[in-house]
Amino acid sequence: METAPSPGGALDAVVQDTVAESREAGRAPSLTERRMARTRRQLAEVAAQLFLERGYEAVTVEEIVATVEVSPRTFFRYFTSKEDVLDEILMNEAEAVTAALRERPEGEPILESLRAAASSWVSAAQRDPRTLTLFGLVLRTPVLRSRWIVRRRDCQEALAEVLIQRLHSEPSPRILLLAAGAIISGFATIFEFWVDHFEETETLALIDEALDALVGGFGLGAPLPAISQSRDFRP
Amino acid sequence: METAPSPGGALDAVVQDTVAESREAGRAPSLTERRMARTRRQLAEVAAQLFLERGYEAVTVEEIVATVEVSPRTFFRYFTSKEDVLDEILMNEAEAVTAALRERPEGEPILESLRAAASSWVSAAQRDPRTLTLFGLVLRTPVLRSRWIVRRRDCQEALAEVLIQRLHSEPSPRILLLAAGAIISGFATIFEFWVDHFEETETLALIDEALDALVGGFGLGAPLPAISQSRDFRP
DNA sequence: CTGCCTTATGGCATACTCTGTCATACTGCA
DNA sequence: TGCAGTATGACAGAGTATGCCATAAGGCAG
Repeated sequence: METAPSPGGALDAVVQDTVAESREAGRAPSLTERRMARTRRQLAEVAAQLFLERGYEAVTVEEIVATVEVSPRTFFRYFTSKEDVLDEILMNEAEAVTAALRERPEGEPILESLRAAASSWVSAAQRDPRTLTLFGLVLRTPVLRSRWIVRRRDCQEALAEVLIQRLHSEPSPRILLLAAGAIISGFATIFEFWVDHFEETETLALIDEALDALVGGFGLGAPLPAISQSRDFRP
Repeated sequence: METAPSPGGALDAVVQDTVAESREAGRAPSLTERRMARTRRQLAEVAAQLFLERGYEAVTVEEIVATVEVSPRTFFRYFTSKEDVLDEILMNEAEAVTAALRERPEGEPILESLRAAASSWVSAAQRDPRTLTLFGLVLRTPVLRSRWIVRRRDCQEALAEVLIQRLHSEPSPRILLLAAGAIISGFATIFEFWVDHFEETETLALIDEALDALVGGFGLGAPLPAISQSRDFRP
């Protein structure tokens, strides 16, 4: 086929599922498995390409499969829906921060880990403009945007897991789930800003600012009367 | 028709759009306008009822319109999509906190306003079990759930607006947007927990806990090295 | 190398959501 | 009462998604 040279970006990850099938079994991937992986990758690549060219809604599944020369029925065997064809890309990015976080040394202060993980991911993503462009499309397309936002929720739970493990539930798991939500929400808000404005230095500064606010509270005023004695906080 | 006696809950709000049409013009609602409002309300009610009975996916638009005795085409004139038929309910609940917040006195500390608004809304919702049941369905149905999560994002922006007005941008608007995200994320996380577990007192306690964490930071450890001098924070 | 068996694929039928278009019947208003 | 505006219905059609069966291709044992 060779419809488009593989840019080597986030799209490559779409082959993993199929290849993993035989990797788990300890065998080398067979011809069939490699063909399926190729088909899957081609579908995802062509879809992303066409979406970028003409917009998500304007591209039909039929057009995608015509380029790759498989039947529409096959498309829906690889992907549960049309939106799903971009899902792995979203998933990869959404989990990138969590993954980077897991790789930080165990003893490091958690906030330093967060900052490091976030900025390493920002730098990586900045070097892969295609993915950022794709995210711009995702954020502008209602159906895709809602999927992305849902991923945030998944990411919140994953991050909460990491926090619980790292902090040995010194703050309660419940609070850590809330904290994870706040962190993810912050990163996502910044990310959406970033996709539009595209400036690495400013993005990193925003992340620092967000983490700063997270530690010091958001400066929203005095603590609540009923609980004011539980924290020492000076204006 | 009289398919179901109106429970007087959140569903009543669905008539507002149509009635508002003539209310804006200063006239009493005409026969046509009232009929349209009735149809709209019936569609939303019947849809919610059927969804609760058999699940969202298992109910077709055709079944909904058959009960109300209108054509499928009419359904899509009132609602842009099948999901949309529940949207106003979601919207109402999502905006309830923001609305309650706006009604708090101007001078009150913002966190006290937040707490009061949240708990008044919790009490109100607790007295309307039908809406809570419906939300249970929404959270269990992927398509609806993603819509609900997207509403959260809208709510974040609305809340940020309120915060900016109330605090006269003493923390920067950017930080307030992040803060709003953290608050909404926290409320939403608690809300999802609440829909499953259904206990008013515990929910209120969680809200206090969340707001407490928001003020005092999440206790995640020491501030970041680079920015530690910007806040006075004692462990 | 051959033949069986598993399985990926294609093609067909079908359900369902959603949209455009036009004719019609009804309401609102003069 | 009659005209105009419009809400509705009926129809056609596109697009997404799924079930089913036949087929062809690859994998594997002999």
